[in-house]
Amino acid sequence: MLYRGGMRTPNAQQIEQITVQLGTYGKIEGKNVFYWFQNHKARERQKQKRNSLGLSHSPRSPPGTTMTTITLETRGQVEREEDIPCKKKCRSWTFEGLEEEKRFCKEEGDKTLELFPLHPEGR
Amino acid sequence: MLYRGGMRTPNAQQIEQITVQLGTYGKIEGKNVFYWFQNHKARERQKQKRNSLGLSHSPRSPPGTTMTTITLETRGQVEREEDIPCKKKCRSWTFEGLEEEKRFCKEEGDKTLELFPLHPEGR
DNA sequence: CGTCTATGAATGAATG
DNA sequence: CATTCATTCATAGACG
Repeated sequence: MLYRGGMRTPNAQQIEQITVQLGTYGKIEGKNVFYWFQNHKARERQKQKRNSLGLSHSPRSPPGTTMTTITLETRGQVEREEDIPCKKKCRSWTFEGLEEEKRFCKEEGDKTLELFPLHPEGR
Repeated sequence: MLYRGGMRTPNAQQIEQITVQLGTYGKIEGKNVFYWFQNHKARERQKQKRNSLGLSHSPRSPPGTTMTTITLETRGQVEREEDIPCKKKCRSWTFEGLEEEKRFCKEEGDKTLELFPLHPEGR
């Protein structure tokens, strides 16, 4: 209900509240509520994405395309590296150059991370 | 192991070192190690926070509470009624036998990462 | 029974 | 460091 009402990422407070409410029906923990929301948002997006991507061209069986082998679509382990529209790509991350890459370093010692070039791909 | 030993935020140097070590088992980059530590520390904290929020006051439903609206079915599994653009195949379910809630998660033999199992109840 | 789907859980990655 | 997103894994239950 709350989800439908627009709640997508409840904060700790809200989660706790919800958890208590649900608690009247059985054992439940905050993490469950947390996961529930996480998963729902994710899957909503996922489904939407998947659906949209299929509206580009022929719905099924690409013309002449060797749609080969990969028929097991269902969440089954097989990953093909090509054609994935927006695959994550790494940063520049080289820890190798840490001898001098530190020039961005702020006063705080342990930043090891955010001192690397920003870059591509926003979700 | 190192984490358990107290290491929480390794510096670039340490990360590099660890990375090399792990490298003998497969491809791995410094950022992976970095993220690993970040995430672990974060989740440890997160969990604690979420779980804590409920320990302050009446953990159970106060007497005569308006347990309001939320209509879930069988206790245990959190399930909301028809909603979200998903749920296309909603079957008609009748209340069948209930079952004691009992979830099981398999234990990864050589993970060394299960240090902060989110699971509270004994498995 | 084997398969498929919905879902909870877990964790890697990335950004603010 | 906190938050959020994406992906993956495991499993229960519906179905043929």
